[in-house]
This record gives sequence, structure tokens and C-alpha cells, in this order.
Amino acid sequence: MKKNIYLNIYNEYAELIQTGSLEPGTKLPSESELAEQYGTTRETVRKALNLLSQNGYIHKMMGKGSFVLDIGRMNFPITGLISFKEMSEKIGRPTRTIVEQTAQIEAPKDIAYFLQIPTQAPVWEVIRVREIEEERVILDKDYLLPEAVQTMTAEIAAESIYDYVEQTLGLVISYAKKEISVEEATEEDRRLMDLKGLSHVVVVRNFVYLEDTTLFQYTESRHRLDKFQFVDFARRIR
Amino acid sequence: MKKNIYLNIYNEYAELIQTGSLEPGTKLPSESELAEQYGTTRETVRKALNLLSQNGYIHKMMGKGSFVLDIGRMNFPITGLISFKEMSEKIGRPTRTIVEQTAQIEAPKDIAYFLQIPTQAPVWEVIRVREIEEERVILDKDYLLPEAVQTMTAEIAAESIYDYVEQTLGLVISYAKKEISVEEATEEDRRLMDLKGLSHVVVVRNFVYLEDTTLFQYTESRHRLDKFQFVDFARRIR
DNA sequence: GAGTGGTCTAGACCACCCA
DNA sequence: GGGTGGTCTAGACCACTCT
Repeated sequence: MKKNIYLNIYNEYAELIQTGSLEPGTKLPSESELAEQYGTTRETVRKALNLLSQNGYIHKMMGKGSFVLDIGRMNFPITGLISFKEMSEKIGRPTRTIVEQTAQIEAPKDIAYFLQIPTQAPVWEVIRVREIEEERVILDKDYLLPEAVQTMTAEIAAESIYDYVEQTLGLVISYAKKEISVEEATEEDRRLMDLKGLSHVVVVRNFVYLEDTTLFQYTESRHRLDKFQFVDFARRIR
Repeated sequence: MKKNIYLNIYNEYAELIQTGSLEPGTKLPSESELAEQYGTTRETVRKALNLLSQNGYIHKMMGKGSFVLDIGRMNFPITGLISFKEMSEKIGRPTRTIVEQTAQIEAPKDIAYFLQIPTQAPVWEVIRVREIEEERVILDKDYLLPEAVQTMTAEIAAESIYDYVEQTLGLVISYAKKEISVEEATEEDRRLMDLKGLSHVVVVRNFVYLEDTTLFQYTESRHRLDKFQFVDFARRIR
């Protein structure tokens, strides 16, 4: 158990802060104290504290110490890399997933472009409607490369594609790029979602990459305007 | 010049990648090589590489090396902490700022709540309309605490509040929390922006904190739907 | 086995903050 | 001046990848 001391420290404090056991404003032990407590050195402690700082849990002040922020607790929806399943577990409201489509199709032009493959190359298309509190407010359209994912079923899609890809297939999702914009609702949007007459939808385009930097999934998450929220924590680089 | 070797390395490579001098897929020198090149040690080089990785410039692969990504170049609008002035310089399209209001007012209930001050406490209210390619597409409403910012004029608002606060007043902006949602357009939105009949606007609420963790500014940036875009880079924590 | 990145150690010096 | 965080050094061992 000598490995990843810094991750242990990070996880322990992230937990303490997220559950509210450590109130905002609380001063953390100094780096030297923490080093002694965990039987390690300052550099290792600093790795943990920097992670906490980047993720909005604490703030470090020169000459003063590290302090708990009241921001890290509000972690939610679409920030970072998180699946709908993980999200719905966090927000704790009744959700349901309806799988509309799970099939291998010939990539249409726009999808081929996004995935950087030839038009009409085979791709998995998974279309899912997400219901929150009995309203169909999100339409998720996933496109996956058959080279990386040989099998895809409605059962898998009903659960979590992330879980399947990471746990069953053993692929490692590494990073993603997300683009958020607002676009006119399509006929498909109107058919599959409860749009309540709203003319536009929020479109979140997600490009997911594996550890070997290959792009393997493109996801288009279409949200009803009034049910969309995104929160971001930013730290000034200096 | 012994200070911040790792920032020098970071900046040099960020520049090389952003300008395209290093093409996507290029392998960087190994950490040991870089350490030798810069006359430093591996830990210091690793700080630089981790920064590059977090910001989407490179990807590190165990046992293989570090490789240039083609994502870091697309840096744009609202990600991170960046002012409209910095942004407009990046996108290189003709922009103009129209200052509608610069005055000290008594905080209305919602603003007081956001800034965590008593209702009717004095705050600076700055209202600016942003024109991009001769269309009024963004309405920025800024509220600043008089304790931190004693003076505010239309001239300052026409330039950059960030520059004024950081360079003239010497305050250090440290981090911010951003919330993005879509809301119905108000009468004020319709009056000040060219909404083209669109019924909703994208609202970006920005809570800006100083280095001593005091909240000193609340900004509401209201965007016309079709001109809004947000890009995010996310890395899976493991 | 050679090369790579991931983690860690045990020091060091500095700039900053506060009493 | 004592405590704090910021940076850096010169090593070490490990896990992984490639050939």
C-alpha cells in the first residue's frame, strides 16, 4: 500500500469537504504537518493539495495556509467527464433512460466528419432519451467506432456505455472535448422530446478520446433549454 | 533568472504548439532529455508537462512519451478566466463595447443574494452591450463591491474592468465559478440587444473571487442564443 | 534490456505573512 | 523571526512499452 499516497490524501480531503465535515473557511494543516501525519514528504502532500485546489475544493494562500472553499461541493451535471448514470446518481431525482436505437449504420456526412472517418464507414448509432421527473428533456445520440467497440446492445445502452467500455472492454477513456451551443430544434428533437413548444435546444457535442489518443466516440447531447445547466470552476493561470 | 523554470518550459511549448510549429502527433523529447536541455531536473520538467497536459496541449503515455494534441490550439471564448477584451483580441472579429450604465446603486434583492451582501447595500452597476460584427449580441451586467473598487467610470468600463482591477488597483483575481443556463429574455434584453425575435437568452453567471477568497464581483453575461458557444477540455481523473 | 513516464524522498533556499 | 507555501535538486525504485 505504498502507492499513490497523494491520491489517498486527495480522496480523503475531497470526501471530507464534499460531505461538509470540513466547513468552508476551515484551515487545513500545513504542508509539513500533513507530510508528517501521512508519513511522507512535502512534495507528495503538495501534489494532493494542488489537485484539491484545481478542482475547487481548497484555496492556497502564500504565507497563510490552505483553506476550504464552499464551491467544491456543488459538483454536478455536465462538468468534466461524467456519464448520465453517474450524474443521475448525484442529483438524486427520478430518472429513466429510453433506448430508441442501437444499430450499426453507415456514417452520414456530418458524423463522419466529426469522427474523422470516411462517409458511409460503419459506426454504432445509439439514440437514448433521458427522462427526468417524467419529462423527456435530453436526447443523447452516441456514435462509436466498431474498431474499438465490437458489440453494442440495447441492454448495454440502457445501463451505461461508459461502464461497459471501461469495465467490460477494458478501454481507457482519457480526455474529451466539449462544445456547447444552442441550435434550432430538429423534427427528431420534437418527436422524441417533450419540447413544450420551445424552438431551440442546447447542443453539447462531446469528442471522447482513448488513452492512445484515438477518437472513439462522438456524442451529441441535446437538452431542452429550460432544463439545461452547466457549471464550471476556473482558476487564473499565473 | 532562476525562477519558474517550469513556467518557462510550459510557455515555450504552449507557444510552439499553438502556432503549429509542433504538429499534432509529434513526440516531445523525453523528460530526462528536457531536464538536461534546460539544465534542471525531471521533477521540474514534469511540472511543465503536467500543465501542458491539463490544458490540452499534450498527452502523456506511459512507457512511450509525450505527444502533441491538436486540441490545445482551439482556445477560445468563455473557457477559463478571460475578459471580453482578451477574447475579442483572440477571435479577431470587429467588436465594439457600448457602455449603458456606470453607477453606484442600492443592490436589488437578487444581486444582493448573489454577492452575499444585505439588500440595498451599495454596489457598482456596470451595464455594457457588446457588438460583434455590428450586431448587439451580448449584454454584460457587472456588479462590483465598493469596498474593493472605490472608483468606476464609463471610461474604465469601455476598456477592461479586469485590466483596471488587476493593473491599476493591484487586486489579484484568483478564481471564478461560472454557471450557464438558458432563460427567457427580459424586456431589458430586448431593448438593448438585437434579439431578432428569439425568446430566450443564454445566461452566464460569473462569481469572481480575489486571492483572499473574498467574492468581489458578480457578472451576468447574457448572450443571444445563436451567437453563443462554449468549449471545454476535460481530463479523466485517475 | 533499454527507454519511458509515475511516484517518492530528504533535503535546500526563497518570498510572503503575521505577530 | 517563525510559520507558511513556492520552487528546485539529485537521487531512487517502480510499471509500462517496445523490440
